[in-house]
Amino acid sequence: MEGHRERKKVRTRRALLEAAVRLFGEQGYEQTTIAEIAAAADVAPRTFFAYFASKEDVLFLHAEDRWQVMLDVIAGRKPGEPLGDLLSRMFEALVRSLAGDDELDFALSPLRTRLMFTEPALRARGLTLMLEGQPLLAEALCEVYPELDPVAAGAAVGSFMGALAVAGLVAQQQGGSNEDVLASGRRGIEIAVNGLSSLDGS
Amino acid sequence: MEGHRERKKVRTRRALLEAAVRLFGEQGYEQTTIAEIAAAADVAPRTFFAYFASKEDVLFLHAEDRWQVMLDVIAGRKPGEPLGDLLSRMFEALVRSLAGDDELDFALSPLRTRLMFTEPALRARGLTLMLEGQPLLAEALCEVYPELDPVAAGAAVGSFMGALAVAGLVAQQQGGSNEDVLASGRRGIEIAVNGLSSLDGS
DNA sequence: TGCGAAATTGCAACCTATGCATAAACGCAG
DNA sequence: CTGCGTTTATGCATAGGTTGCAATTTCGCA
Repeated sequence: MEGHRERKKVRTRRALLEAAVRLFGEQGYEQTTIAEIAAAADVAPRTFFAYFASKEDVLFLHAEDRWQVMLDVIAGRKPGEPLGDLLSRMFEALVRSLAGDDELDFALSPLRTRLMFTEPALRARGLTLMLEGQPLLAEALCEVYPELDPVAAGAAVGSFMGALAVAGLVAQQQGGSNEDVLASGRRGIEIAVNGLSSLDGS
Repeated sequence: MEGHRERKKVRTRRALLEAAVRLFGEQGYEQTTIAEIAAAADVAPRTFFAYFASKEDVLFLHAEDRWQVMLDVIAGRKPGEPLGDLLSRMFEALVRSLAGDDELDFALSPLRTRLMFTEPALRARGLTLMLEGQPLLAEALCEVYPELDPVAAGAAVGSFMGALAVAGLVAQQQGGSNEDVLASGRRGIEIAVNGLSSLDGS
């Protein structure tokens, strides 16, 4: 990791990232071209693709890390811990990990969230990442809950994430603050855990 | 709707659709270019965009119809019908509507499903449509279940759709047939309705 | 038959993305 | 400190999706 070479790579990556984040925030995602980002980072346009596979990738750098955080929580299931408790813990760990990033990542997160609500391309990408990670969580669940078959585990993960996402989405569409969205996500989780039938008599 | 002009438009649209479906099936989605589709339909490449906003759009023609089917079921809630029953009916109505299309649409549906599992661009588009429709369902649910607030309705819809989708996805990844995927989707629904906590003691 | 609207088309341009070859930068051994 | 091999950066060319604009054709209707 030391060596002039490695440090320069890190610096270039960061320069591209900072330039992209700044320009996306200033003038929007679609309006910002790869050429502009490269110019702002003082590299050739072609070089951008040596660091990021696509324009969208800039905003979804740490997706795998997020999944890893969740996988770790699942792997650390406490003996006899109910599924709902484990998944709630998983969500809280995810929120914590989002808040614990360094400054640049920290700036990235709200920007990404904001752009995902407005830029179709980014929403699509985010959804894809979200879907593709869920079978991994399901597999991990099967490991620690031997009584679960893969389909049931998938349903559990999907129900959990879906409730979380759409509850948050609705809250956001109603003009809620970030805290409102978060709180709504928690409510969604609760509903998924208790089951939709629990909504009937309330 | 009569008139030479209108009939020709319909015929051209259909020619483009048939050409696209055939070529997508024969040589894959990415490998098929707009130019090829237009050539097969005997129109200029530029004309393609007079009928479809994008290449992906060819495969997602009736998305709004599907949502309408589901909205209709929700609007027709039977007095006192539990939420879970209603949503299950909604799912079955959706499956029926997919099977009840004319031949071309009928050919479209399995192709779209297959391609959505292999072509990232199409998966992304399908997910976007799926997400965007869910607040509509949630809103409709609020109408017929006055005790539901918007966030709870969103959570219900998200939990339902998420469980359905991921259970089906897992089944598909395990090499299941279309019937297996469908059956797994139903199981996912059941799990969402009963709640994740119901999975603990089973 | 001829006018006006709508559809089709060709053309140019922009952007993302990729492959390939070359040049530059770098670390290391001699 | 100097040359060598490897990485890294870059330039060039190209493919393909998408849009805007203007010209042209087609069609309905008076």
